[in-house]
Amino acid sequence: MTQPLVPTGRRPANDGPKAAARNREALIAAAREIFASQGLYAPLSSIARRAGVGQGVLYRHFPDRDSVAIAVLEENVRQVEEAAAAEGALLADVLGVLTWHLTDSAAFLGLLHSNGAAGHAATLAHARVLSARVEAALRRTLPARHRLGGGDDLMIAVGMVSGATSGPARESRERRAAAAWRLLGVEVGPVRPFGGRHPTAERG
Amino acid sequence: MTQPLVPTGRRPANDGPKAAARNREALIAAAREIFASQGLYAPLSSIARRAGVGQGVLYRHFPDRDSVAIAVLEENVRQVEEAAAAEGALLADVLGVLTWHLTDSAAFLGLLHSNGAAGHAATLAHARVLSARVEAALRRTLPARHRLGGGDDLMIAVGMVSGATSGPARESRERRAAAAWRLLGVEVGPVRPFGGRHPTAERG
Amino acid sequence: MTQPLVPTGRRPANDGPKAAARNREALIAAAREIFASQGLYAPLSSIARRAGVGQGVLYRHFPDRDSVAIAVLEENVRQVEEAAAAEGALLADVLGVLTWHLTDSAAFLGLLHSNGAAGHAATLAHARVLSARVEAALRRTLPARHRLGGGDDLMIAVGMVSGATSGPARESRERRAAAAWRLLGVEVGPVRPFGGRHPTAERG
Amino acid sequence: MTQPLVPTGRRPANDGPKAAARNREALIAAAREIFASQGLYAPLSSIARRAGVGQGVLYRHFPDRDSVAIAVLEENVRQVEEAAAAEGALLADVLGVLTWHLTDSAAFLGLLHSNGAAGHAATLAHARVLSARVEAALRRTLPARHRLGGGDDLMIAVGMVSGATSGPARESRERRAAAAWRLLGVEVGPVRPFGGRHPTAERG
DNA sequence: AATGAATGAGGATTCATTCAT
DNA sequence: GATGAATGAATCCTCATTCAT
Repeated sequence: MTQPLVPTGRRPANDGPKAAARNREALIAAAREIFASQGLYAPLSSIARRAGVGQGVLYRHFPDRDSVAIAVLEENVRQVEEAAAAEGALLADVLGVLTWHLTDSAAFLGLLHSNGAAGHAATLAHARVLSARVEAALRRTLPARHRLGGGDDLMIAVGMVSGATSGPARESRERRAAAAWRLLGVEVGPVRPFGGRHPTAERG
Repeated sequence: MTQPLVPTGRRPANDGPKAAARNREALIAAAREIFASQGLYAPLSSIARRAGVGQGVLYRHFPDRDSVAIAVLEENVRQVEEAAAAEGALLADVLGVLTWHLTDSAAFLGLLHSNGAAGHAATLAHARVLSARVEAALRRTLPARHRLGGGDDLMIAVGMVSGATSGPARESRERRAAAAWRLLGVEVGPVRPFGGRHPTAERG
Repeated sequence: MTQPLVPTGRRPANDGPKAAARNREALIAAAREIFASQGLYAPLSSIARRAGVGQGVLYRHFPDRDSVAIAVLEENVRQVEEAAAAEGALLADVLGVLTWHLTDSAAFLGLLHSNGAAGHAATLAHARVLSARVEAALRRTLPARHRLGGGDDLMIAVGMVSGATSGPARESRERRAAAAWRLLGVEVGPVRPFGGRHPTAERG
Repeated sequence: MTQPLVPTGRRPANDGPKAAARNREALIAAAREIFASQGLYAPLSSIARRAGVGQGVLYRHFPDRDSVAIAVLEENVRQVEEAAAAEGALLADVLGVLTWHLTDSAAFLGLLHSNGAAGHAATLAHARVLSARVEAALRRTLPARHRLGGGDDLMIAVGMVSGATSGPARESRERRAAAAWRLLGVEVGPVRPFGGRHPTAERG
């Protein structure tokens, strides 16, 4: 009933439906940056603002905060899968890509559901799926009888490296990740996103 | 805690200064439980409510959210120090106590300042001090030429175990912590709080 | 409802001007159902969705919420008029048709402008016209010296029956309407929409 | 409208807990006026503003919109009960008080749950209780073999009078209510709130 | 010293309305 | 003519913080 009292007349450009895909990408990119710099609980409005879209667009694409976070993770997971699917991929290479994202989004794999209660069941389920996809991707290139091959060791190790990159410390995240894999006795290739972009490419 | 919104005329007894220390303890205990069950960003009012005190009391003892979190951690660190100071303490014993707290408060060492911007400088500094105290305690019992003895390896390992206990997973936190130490090739004693209380004592 | 947010390239067929009339009908029918089930303040978008048309179409046909509501009422009133114009129509028959709509849209005659301020003047005027048309239709068949014949009694009685069908109660709307007319000492014919459709025909 | 007489420093005066009861009354009074003038869906913020309190106070006293509406009705019902409990009360007197409130809050008894779906179950239940209380109060003074004594006739009649007072019409609400009772063949005493205040006393 | 009500800024969320395609 | 994405003001609601009692 109560609509804009002032039909201002001037509206920003409406690029039409074509903008949908572009906006979605922009929102995910903005979310990645905002989450990295301000944490997972930054105002959603700041994400919309950074993406250059209205509040409503964010809600149209992502019904809640979890959806946004999941969308960011989804992209990371996709890159890991692509790395694993690449011709002649070795475990070390895939771990390099994974590690890149862990240092970028360490906040996530662990934080997303750091508590039991708060997480929606649906989000938790989605997170498990993503986790399983990462595990499947890694196992594609995991040599037989690898020391992380048994039980949950593989994903526990991933969690460990993630943990090593969090929190306040003297060393950089990258160094700590490297040290962590070394302590686990696992060799890691170059730490970078998949696609050959320069390692510092998408840092906020 | 449904008090009458409309005053009834009675007031709770004022137990005098004695109550202050008791309230502080109650607040920390409440905070530990609330943080564990609802996450670090639970309403401060819920902590006061769980502690059975008014809002004002919380502010009297702790000026902000970080102070509350630090106070909880402080207790954990103290127990680790006590374990390390005990007659004939072995690294494994101290790690057991530390691990107990990691599984209880995994949310902390990592989460507290998972992001750079949000953390007050003072809190960050305080966290570093706590971290250094843990490191010092561990080194007291660290055998010469231990594989974690060099550089930052010791605290990176602690972060790794912390990371292993976070997030959604099939295994229990305790099992994951055990697996993590095993992957690091480090022996750990019984996982329990210092003081001999039963391991399941203070679980919420 | 789950259309692709990201355009697929296909567009629904444009059925040409023929579609306009069909869409209008669909919108009114959808509005009737939505208003009945969700109340008069349901999101307009839900009406468009239920009608299976885009948001824009709704605005093409109805500039605002009131227009939609008026259009629904308009149909009801038309049926009452038709009933009154029918060969050999008796008051009881016309009241039956009217009552049918009151039980279906009790929300309306009363609610539409239950408050003074909110209603646009134009809507209020339109409502008065509709009300007058109902009164005129009823008077066509009103016997001389009928007990409701004087002053505003006739329309007050209509309002009363409408009121009897609103709100939470043990009895069904139909029964309450019947009881209301009985208390008013007025005989009512079969309660059904005009046109001989079965009384339960268009219930949602 | 307690204005901050002393804008000392940064915040408006905090009158302390003593204000609780006063605020609750002010909120109910404000809600009565706002609901009457703007309808049941007026912004809750406008109620808080009119009551001269912050947003939070409204939410402290009433968790949602329904609670506010119920609180207003509650007061009306209480007056009807008091009227019925008065020494030597006659049905006509009680109906007079009831009718006063119907003309004031016609929006309610009917509107509150004009739709099925939207209403919370709890609100619906509460409304039924209020309705039952009104019925019980009326029956206290209902003469044996009164024409409204059977079945649901009594409350249906109340609903009818409520309906007569709603909507756009030439006559005033009071006149319409009087006409409605007359059509029902029921005698009504002076239409006024209970307590002997002048009939125009609390009109907004 | 404690209580818990009040404040009110901020952030979440909805939805009427516009408009490129 | 139709579609449905985008806009953004308005409203809802929470909760950190203050302060009279």
